[in-house]
Amino acid sequence: MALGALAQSTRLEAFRLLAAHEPDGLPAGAIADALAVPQNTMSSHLAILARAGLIRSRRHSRSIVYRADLARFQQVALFLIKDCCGGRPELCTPLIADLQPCCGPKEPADV
Amino acid sequence: MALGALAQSTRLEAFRLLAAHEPDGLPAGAIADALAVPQNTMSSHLAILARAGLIRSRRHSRSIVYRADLARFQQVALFLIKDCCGGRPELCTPLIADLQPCCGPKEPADV
DNA sequence: ACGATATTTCTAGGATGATCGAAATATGGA
DNA sequence: TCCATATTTCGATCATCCTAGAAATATCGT
Repeated sequence: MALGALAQSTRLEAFRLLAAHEPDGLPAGAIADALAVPQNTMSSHLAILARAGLIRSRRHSRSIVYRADLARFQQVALFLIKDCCGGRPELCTPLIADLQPCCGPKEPADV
Repeated sequence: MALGALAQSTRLEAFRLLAAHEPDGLPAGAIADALAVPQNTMSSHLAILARAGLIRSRRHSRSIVYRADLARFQQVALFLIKDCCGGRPELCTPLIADLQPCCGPKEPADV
């Protein structure tokens, strides 16, 4: 399950890091370095995230550069929300309202 | 972690069931029955969901009625989305767009 | 007080997961 | 070809999780 892939602190942080580094991506070693985790340990986590479809890898000479698949992430988040709100718009509406200040297309609405 | 509580099929289904039965809730036995899981097994899962703050329980004579805490769920979903989209509105905007048809405050917008 | 119902807690076995040292694989430069 | 770099795969250990049988707790009706 894709949710399970994100339900682990090291992996969630790795995904966050990759999301923040879109669209350039980050090589495996840099990720392990940034999170202070051994490379082989991080490699396992990256493999799990990749198997869940949340990240992709492409070789770039000696390094393997990972990138977050944001479309897939949106899909997972949507599944979670829609699945749990099933048929009850009034339960999800405040969620959208809270999302607007962060990601709204128009007004920044800070403070 | 609250995400971990939902990253398990039986628990996710239990939460879905409770969300669908808002605001009445459902007694523990009915949940176990609906998902074809032994009562003690379900009890463990419910305890985990409760510890994560995603559900609440109240005794109702002989039964213990569980209810989904939708505010908490919204909080978790928001955390996940905001955390991963950190500072990148353009990544979350399509998420809102996809959410509108399901939970939009105004137009039903079906088909 | 007693028995029946509803649920939890205790306990344990089996499965899965996280971590990491060591070895293996792939790439590029001399 | 040989060595250095970057990453993965293998193997093992330790912890955690899922599951469910059995016993314990709480509530109600009589």
